[in-house]
Amino acid sequence: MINNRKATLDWSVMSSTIQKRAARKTPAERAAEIAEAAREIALEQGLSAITLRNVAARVGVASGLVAHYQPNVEALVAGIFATIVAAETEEVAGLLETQPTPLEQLGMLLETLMDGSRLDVTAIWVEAWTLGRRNEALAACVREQMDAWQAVVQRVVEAGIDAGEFETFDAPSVAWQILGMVDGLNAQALVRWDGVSDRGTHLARAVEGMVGAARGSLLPGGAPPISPDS
Amino acid sequence: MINNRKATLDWSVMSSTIQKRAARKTPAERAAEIAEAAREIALEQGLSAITLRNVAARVGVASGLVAHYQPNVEALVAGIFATIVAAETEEVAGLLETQPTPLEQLGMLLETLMDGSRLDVTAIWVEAWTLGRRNEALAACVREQMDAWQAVVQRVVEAGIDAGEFETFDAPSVAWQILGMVDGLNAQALVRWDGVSDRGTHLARAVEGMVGAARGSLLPGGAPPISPDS
DNA sequence: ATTGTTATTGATCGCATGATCAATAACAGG
DNA sequence: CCTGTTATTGATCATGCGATCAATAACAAT
Repeated sequence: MINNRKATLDWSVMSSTIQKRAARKTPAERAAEIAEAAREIALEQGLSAITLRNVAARVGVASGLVAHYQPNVEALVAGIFATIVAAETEEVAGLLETQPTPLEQLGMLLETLMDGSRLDVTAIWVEAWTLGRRNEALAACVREQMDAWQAVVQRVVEAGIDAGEFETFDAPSVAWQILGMVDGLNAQALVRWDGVSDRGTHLARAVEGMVGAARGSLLPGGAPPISPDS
Repeated sequence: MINNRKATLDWSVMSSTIQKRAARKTPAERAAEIAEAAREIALEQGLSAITLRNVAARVGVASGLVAHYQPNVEALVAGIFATIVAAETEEVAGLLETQPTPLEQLGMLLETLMDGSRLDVTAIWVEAWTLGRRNEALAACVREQMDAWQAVVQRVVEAGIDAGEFETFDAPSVAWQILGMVDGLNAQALVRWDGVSDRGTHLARAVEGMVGAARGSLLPGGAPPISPDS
């Protein structure tokens, strides 16, 4: 317990790559840095890798500082989840506006969500479903973001009904159903992306059946699933 | 470091509800006890609640003993996952043999899987998908059990094709697809079980579209989704 | 130059985890 | 009644976590 003084280093001689102390920044700036670091960690290693020490290390800062900018880690995790997922929702919703008809919008929705380019976000969703059991703030964010997604899909379905392209009542339920299917298939792809050919095509057939659209009207590029002419 | 002898209690006087030492048992017996305790913990609190001390406490045993019966905790978790999920697969597969035709088998499959009575197992699945990222043994079990499930579904689909009830090629992909849809919808119900009415019915319509069965041929009890005569 | 504010540090606490292992005691076979 | 086997204990180690807070130092205002 005696003589635990630290060895003193002459920092003025050290190379410029090592900083003794992080530069002092605006709270807004620092908060943004921390959020960005946490976002990257979540996408690369999962939400549970968001740790005071982990985030601090990536920012290049003491762990206490990260804690200083958040009430607690649970809130940080919940916030980062919302950031990541909301960005995806808005991005895809924007993409849909590109398409003229609801039919083509729904087709693009399925195509975009199933192209495998967003598996990192899928992993976040799956982890959030589990973590939400013990992180109430996160659970609330999950429900909120699910609702946002459902609203986007429901809008497309309703537009299709109005346009006479779809034949179904209960657009809300159909929207939930489509989302659930997409999530499940993507979660599956997380573990096992082989074994299923034409993921998008099969899903399109399923959605057509549910939505009351004609066979092959979604994803016209895909081959009809009946004849074995692969 | 001196005089750390424990206070000695006269256990012969203590009430019978407190045992000084767990009864000595056969390795097979003890291993079974440990497995059962771990299974219960997993179903009640999740796979990540499977802990040396947690399991030991439930069995009424020292934590070291649990460790003694397993190479490491990762293996225990993987094994318990396989136990739980395999039991469900076999149970449902047995149920299907009750039904005479593939159409009715598929209907019962959807009905059984979507009745909400297996949400605890669904939670295990979802957690395993995430935990598999850092537990290679668990990841292997997950893939194995997914294959087992897919084989069950594929068998039904192929039987339906042979019987002329279904019109689709590529039974393996369709089986994967059905599984993914069911998993996704159940995972959704884990967080949010409201908002969707007729989960089973909508799913049935979707599967009909994918499998090429006539509208309403699956789940004949359900109302057709077109006319708003709810 | 002096002062006040506050961003930042780094050490520390309490807790939980998996793993390890010498010591103990229950039981079986002689 | 002994003796060897081994199921079982309980303490210990190293690690990582969130949280807390006095001390420090950088900056702005005076």
